Amino acid sequence: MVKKELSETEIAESIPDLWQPLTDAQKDYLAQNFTIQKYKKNETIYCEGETPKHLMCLLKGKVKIYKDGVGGRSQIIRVIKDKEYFAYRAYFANENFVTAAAAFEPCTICLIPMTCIVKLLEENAQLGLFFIRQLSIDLGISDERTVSLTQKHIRGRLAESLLFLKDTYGVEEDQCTLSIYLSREDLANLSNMTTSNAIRTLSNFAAEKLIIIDGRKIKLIDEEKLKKISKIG
Amino acid sequence: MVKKELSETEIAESIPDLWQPLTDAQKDYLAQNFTIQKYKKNETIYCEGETPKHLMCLLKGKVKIYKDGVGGRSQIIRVIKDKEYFAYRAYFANENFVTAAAAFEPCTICLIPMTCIVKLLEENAQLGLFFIRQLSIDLGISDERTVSLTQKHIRGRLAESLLFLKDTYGVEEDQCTLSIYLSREDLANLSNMTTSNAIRTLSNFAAEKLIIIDGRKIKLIDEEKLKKISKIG
DNA sequence: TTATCTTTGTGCTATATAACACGTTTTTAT
DNA sequence: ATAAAAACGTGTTATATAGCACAAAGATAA
Repeated sequence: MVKKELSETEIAESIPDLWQPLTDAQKDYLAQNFTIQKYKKNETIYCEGETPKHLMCLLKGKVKIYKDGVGGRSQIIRVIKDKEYFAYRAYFANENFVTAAAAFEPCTICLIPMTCIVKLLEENAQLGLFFIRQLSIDLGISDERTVSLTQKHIRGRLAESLLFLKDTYGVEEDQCTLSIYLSREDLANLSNMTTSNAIRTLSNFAAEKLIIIDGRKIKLIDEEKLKKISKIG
Repeated sequence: MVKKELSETEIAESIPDLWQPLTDAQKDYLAQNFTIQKYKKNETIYCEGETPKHLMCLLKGKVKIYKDGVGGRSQIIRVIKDKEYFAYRAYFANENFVTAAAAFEPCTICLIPMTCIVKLLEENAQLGLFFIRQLSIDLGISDERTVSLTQKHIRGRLAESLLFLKDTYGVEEDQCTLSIYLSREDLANLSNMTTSNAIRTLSNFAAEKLIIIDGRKIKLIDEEKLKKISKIG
């Protein structure tokens, strides 16, 4: 565990959503319980079944939250981008983790003990509203996702994933190359399909000039068409 | 809109989770904003796309939350039993409803304006923790469900639904007849399959003596076996 | 009661997608 | 630099499940 001393200003900039509603005393308290940890590419951050202990905020990097299902098939449930909070749901629900988390790329994460968060929550209603909002948004996404993954066809699911990756992690300077370079397997696990089918469907999209593939680099060329494919099924 | 005057004691018994953390002044305030509404069997409670205005608490009856997907296929996202709260997520997320709700059977529902709930939340941190807990539990369920519905096979999904219905709505005096009588179509929509396949698989379960079917009445005979089927896939 | 509509049940066919096998390319490690 | 291991790509086959058609039973309405 790498522990790094940050000034309060640096902390404030790292976790504005959490910081902003706090009183000065609460800020001090939080600063004292704030630690930083780094993870290597592909490193596991937490596993299914573990007991949650910390709220995490991704300061830098990209993280996947996933679940290993029947027959070794893994399903990516959601992805985290920088400045996003995660790992707190299970603690609030008084459960062990039902998902696992791993780093897509090298990550810097800040950890705050959940006991500390709960203490702050008990005395700061605005902070509570932040978590309520966040959980509500995530629950809506999860519900939508359930229907997408079960009802859309392969092409629709993959198109949706590509658009989702653009929305989440953005694009490079050319405005169309996805900023995240995923393996075909991860792309498949995100879209609920086998790796072969992810590869095949990706090739089809390329043949149809909807995207350009260069290894793991994916350029979205015809976003309108992709949206249509995602929507129809 | 049927409005019914209830004493504070009656209200307190109807919505204990919400009531209990409040101060006396807050209780008064809530009581003044508390209305009751009845819905007939199969009546729609809210539709996808509508703007959420009220927190709802199901006092009596059974409710389904569902989503109409591609090609008229409906997916039941979750079900509500009495004393459960619903319809608040979208408001907190500042969205319109992404799901719809309808009554499985005649329902009595209490409505509280969300503006009123937010006001209480701003001054009562304990109430915030209640919603955080509830949303956290629901998000975990939704994530689990995504994987079940996408990865399990038909038999596994149906077995899971039957066990889930027992858990949620319970059984009659004989300890094995499900207390909820669903149409084959609703059962299919809950389990992500076509109506024909729900009928067929249900018949198979009956032939294997795992359940006994008598119209819409379903008796769970071999729960252990059903659990195994649900787990394996 | 009769007629109409909905739900249930069953068989057959079509098809989307998984599963497998195998070769090639790229990455990682020694 | 070389070997070993992942990741990628493609063709073929197998199969779970959807889709459809139609009959029977039950519910609802006139």
